Amino acid sequence: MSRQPTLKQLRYLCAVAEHGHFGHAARACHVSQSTLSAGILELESTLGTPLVERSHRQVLLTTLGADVVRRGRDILRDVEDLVTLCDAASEPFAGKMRLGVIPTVAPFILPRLLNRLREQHPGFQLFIREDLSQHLVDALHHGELDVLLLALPFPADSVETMNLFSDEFLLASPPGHGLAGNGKVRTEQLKGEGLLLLEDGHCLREHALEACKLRGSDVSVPYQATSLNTIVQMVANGIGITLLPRMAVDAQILSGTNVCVSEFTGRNVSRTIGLMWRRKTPRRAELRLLGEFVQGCHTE
Amino acid sequence: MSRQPTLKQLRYLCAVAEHGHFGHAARACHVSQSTLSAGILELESTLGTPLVERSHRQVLLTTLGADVVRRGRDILRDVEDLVTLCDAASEPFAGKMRLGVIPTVAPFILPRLLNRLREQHPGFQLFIREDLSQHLVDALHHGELDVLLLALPFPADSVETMNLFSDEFLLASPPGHGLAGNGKVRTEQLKGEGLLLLEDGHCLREHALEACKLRGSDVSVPYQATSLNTIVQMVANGIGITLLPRMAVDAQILSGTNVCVSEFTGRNVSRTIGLMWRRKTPRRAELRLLGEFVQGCHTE
DNA sequence: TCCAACGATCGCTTTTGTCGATCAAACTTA
DNA sequence: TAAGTTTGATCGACAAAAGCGATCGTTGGA
Repeated sequence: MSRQPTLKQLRYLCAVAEHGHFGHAARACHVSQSTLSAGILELESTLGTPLVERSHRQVLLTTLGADVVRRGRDILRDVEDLVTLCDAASEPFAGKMRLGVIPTVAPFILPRLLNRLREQHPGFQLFIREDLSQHLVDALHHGELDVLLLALPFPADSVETMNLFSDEFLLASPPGHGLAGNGKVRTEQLKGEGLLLLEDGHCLREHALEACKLRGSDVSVPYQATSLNTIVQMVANGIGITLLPRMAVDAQILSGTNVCVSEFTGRNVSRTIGLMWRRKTPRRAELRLLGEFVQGCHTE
Repeated sequence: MSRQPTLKQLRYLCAVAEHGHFGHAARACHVSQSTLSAGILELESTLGTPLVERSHRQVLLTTLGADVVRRGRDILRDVEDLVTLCDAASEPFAGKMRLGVIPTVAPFILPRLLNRLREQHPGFQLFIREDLSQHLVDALHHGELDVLLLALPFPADSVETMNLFSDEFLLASPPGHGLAGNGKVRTEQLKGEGLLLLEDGHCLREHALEACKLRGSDVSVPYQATSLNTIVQMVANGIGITLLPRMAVDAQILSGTNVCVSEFTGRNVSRTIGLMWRRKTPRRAELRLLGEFVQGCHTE
């Protein structure tokens, strides 16, 4: 296999095309005339064809040379673009980022988050994937995602996490229910009450159980409940009670229903929302900034 | 100004992206692992941003790194294309060529020439410009054209010419004219006959006069005759007589008219058709082949 | 006929590229 | 827990190249 032309040689050739004069082209490239001359010669040797027609009054391009210059200019511009891209991307919130979010968080924080990002960092492109925690962690490890927004803790190797805020669990019950509307509730009262939770795989299920010191046998799993909205509809229809994260209630998940909510008393009954990224990511600084940004979206 | 990335570095990066492993990528690039590693490192330094996330089980690309790979692949492909272009163009009749032709030759030889070229050298792109000899010579010197097909001799510096064939002048006269239809004619008989020729600037005018040993004062210049077809119409209408190159007559320029043609006797009354190119053109061999090709078109 | 302009070439120095060997970190295995 | 593997980074030495100033050869012009 023969040698490939180099970008430097293409730059030399384009300079010659522009100036029509080896000496001037050399000055424009900040090299000596001999260097540029040798570069052009080597390029011609590499391509196996003359590109420049040397005469003493003027330097003309071969037909083919003109074609090479045309393509060469495009190539050099593409390389410039590539450098520019990297320059722009090296500052935070300026490039692309792929974020994975769990379904029990996404609908309640993404609208505000994306709006604010668009306002404050217009150059930032955030791609979203919504999936179960385990799928997100797998994707993170495969390099398909850069960062996850999920409920912690969640077991994963070779990652770092950043706790953002605590998200309290509230009890949601139909109006006539014994636990409804009586001020604060203790978690012990939930036993035997037919608690409705999301199907297996949703971390909210495990986190809610753990926060309330319950076991799976205390829960009646509803048929194919894949979203909190479905569960709310079931509660509104008197099928049972459930635990809702405060961010869902704050995001008006109960609007249009008559479902009652009660806070828990005593212990801290909540899950923790945080970010997770690969331990070796080169964007840790930027990711921490993103974490602070999400915090700002939640508290304000 | 900072350093620019090199094609080699982009190749290394793309190989790493493909293999997900420095060692395998190095083998694919036929370099040692240390060389490839250093290349990637330098590219990252040049671009001022990490592109590859190194862990011991797998090598992942940064989001930005994936973008760079995507653009890098395009750039490398463009360079490959450029090389391919030159490879294809280095063999004769395979690239582009710009040919200038004078108006008194173009209509009579180009149809056949272009047809045969298209048949026998499908990859050959011949661009045509039709203009007066002097304009063509200027364009040749400016590098706008690669070769001219014209009547020789024509004064020009720093050029080489190649005679292709001789093109006889024939006398064209209206049916009732005294010189018409009487076999061969002598050039001396033309004096005072009101010879119609193209306007000034057409070399056919000078060549015809010279071939017949006439002077400009022997000719009545018709009003705005810019093509031989116009002249033929004037002859057909009895306005005068003219000299036509045989190639025009052979190309049926007289079809549909009642104009008579006579050959000249005695001396050689003709012009010479040939090619002209810049003395320093790098395509001389190909141009000579083109000349032979044109000869073939004319004689067969 | 000499001169000026221009690109090619030469000899030399500096820089860069490359390699093998080795290091350091992180998993794996015993 | 400790040795062993794997992997990318680093080091030292050498070779290749890139680059420069000086000079040459050619070509037009004065």
